[in-house]
Amino acid sequence: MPPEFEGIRVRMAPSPTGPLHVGTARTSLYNHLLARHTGGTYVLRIEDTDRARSTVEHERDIIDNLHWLGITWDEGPQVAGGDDIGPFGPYRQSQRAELYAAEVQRLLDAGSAYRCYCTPEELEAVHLEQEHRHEPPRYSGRCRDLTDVARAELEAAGRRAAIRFRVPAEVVRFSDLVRGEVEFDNALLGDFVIVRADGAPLYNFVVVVDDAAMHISHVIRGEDHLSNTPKQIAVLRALGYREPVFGHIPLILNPDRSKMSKRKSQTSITAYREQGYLPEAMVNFLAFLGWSPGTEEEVFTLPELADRFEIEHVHKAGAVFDLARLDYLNGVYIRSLTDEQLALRLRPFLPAALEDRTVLAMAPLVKERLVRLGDVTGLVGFLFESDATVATWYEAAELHPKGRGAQDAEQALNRLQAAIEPLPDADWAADLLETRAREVAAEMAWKPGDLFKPLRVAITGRTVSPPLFGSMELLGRDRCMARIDDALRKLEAEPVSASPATDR
RNA sequence: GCCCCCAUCGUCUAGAGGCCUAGGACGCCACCCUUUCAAGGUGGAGAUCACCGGUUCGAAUCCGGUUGGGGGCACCA
Repeated sequence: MPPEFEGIRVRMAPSPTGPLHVGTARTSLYNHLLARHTGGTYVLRIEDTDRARSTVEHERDIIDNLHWLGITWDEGPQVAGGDDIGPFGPYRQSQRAELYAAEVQRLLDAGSAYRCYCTPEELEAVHLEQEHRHEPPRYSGRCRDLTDVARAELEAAGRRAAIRFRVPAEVVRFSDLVRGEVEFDNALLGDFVIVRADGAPLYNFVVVVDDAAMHISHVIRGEDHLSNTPKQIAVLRALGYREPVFGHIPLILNPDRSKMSKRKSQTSITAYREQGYLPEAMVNFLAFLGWSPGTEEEVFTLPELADRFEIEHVHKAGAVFDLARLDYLNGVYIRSLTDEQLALRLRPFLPAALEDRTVLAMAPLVKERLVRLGDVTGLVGFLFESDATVATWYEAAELHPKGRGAQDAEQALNRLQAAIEPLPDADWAADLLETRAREVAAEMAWKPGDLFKPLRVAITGRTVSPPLFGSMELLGRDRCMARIDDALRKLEAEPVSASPATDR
């Protein structure tokens, strides 16, 4: 089947040596967008050749989070343990050993690869020497042209061989989708190892074999792979494969403009997910790290992105991961949710004991105040914490109305209490409560805000809260009255010396 | 050290030779709205387009160099 009849085939090749990384997610997203935009095929391949560092937990995390982001693929490993999906499986490198062995043999037979008996210690010594002489660190070529006799001796001595690729000394040029014409002089490269002495095939070899076997037409990956490309082109030529189109997208950066790392930034998608970032916001944000539609629009759903995405419009320079901007976008997406949708998304962040109807009722109160879903507990903690706990959240002085003292606070609470206490449960609603409270304010000739403050602190335990009367409606009559009593008691216990000016 | 890549407000970016006295967004500041906080509205500060030299009637846009930054140089991926 000639590749030209298959359309664009792209792949994502995560390595399960850690949880899904922000950079991997973005690369994955760009590949997905390219496939969807062009009606091509998207392949997921798990690069688990590093058996020491790969774990099933990480693979699980990667796949779960890709799903969470809404990134779908057409071919890939079967997650639930059944068969792989697609005609070019298996899609885990750990299951493709046979192919690798066959291709290594072809390279060996053609003289494009050879056995190397140098030990890691010997190699290390050479590198040190090269460093001293300010020479580029590369393989010396000691085993490059071993005679059969020499080889036999080394093997008799019990030496295990790694297999090195014989790099042709030539200039390699390719046209990069985002960077244009790029050229490297492979004469500067040393012969690199493609199969370790323990028999494990290595990255720069297996990617090439798999990309060819899976008919990958476009290799879109991070810029950190740019310098691997000439090596891979050399291997692919030796194997007689068709050359894919390469595209190296810019890196995502730490605030100091170095490559985004765990050390300096939050890099795992799971961590953002757990804080309550929406996948829609994350996808939108990630897409704009290195790309823009060329217009001033900036809020896009995944299908809209796929519709607009052009790989040619991807930037060359790296982009700093700006958390403030992610926060903003997350707020935009949260506000665009209906109350029902928001309640559903909030559910996992709230105590199970909280009733669904309460969660739904609180949605409009918190919607425009949430940056992350996880912030909800800080906003409505007063609803599910006990009256006693809430009372510990504030000092008596915080009950004082602006510019006033304890006596005023007490008076305010007493009058408010008298005004709302007679309300039956059936009338315990935000609008009525507000009407009563405003009447009290008018009677006392206070600004409403000054009067509401002690009440807010008494009810929610904080000086900053969701809308007061809606909060009271949610809390219910009995608990509100109890909390006003608690506040009054706190005022009584307060040392008289407390100054009215301390409440700012 | 060697190789490669990159360079527009603090950040993400628009910009494909004249539409640019460089536009938008985030962030920041002020004001308005307002029961707090948000959200929203209005306005503002913020970039001699890294620098130097070409090409051109004309350059943020093209070319060269410099500087700065980044990435890569494994029996990791």
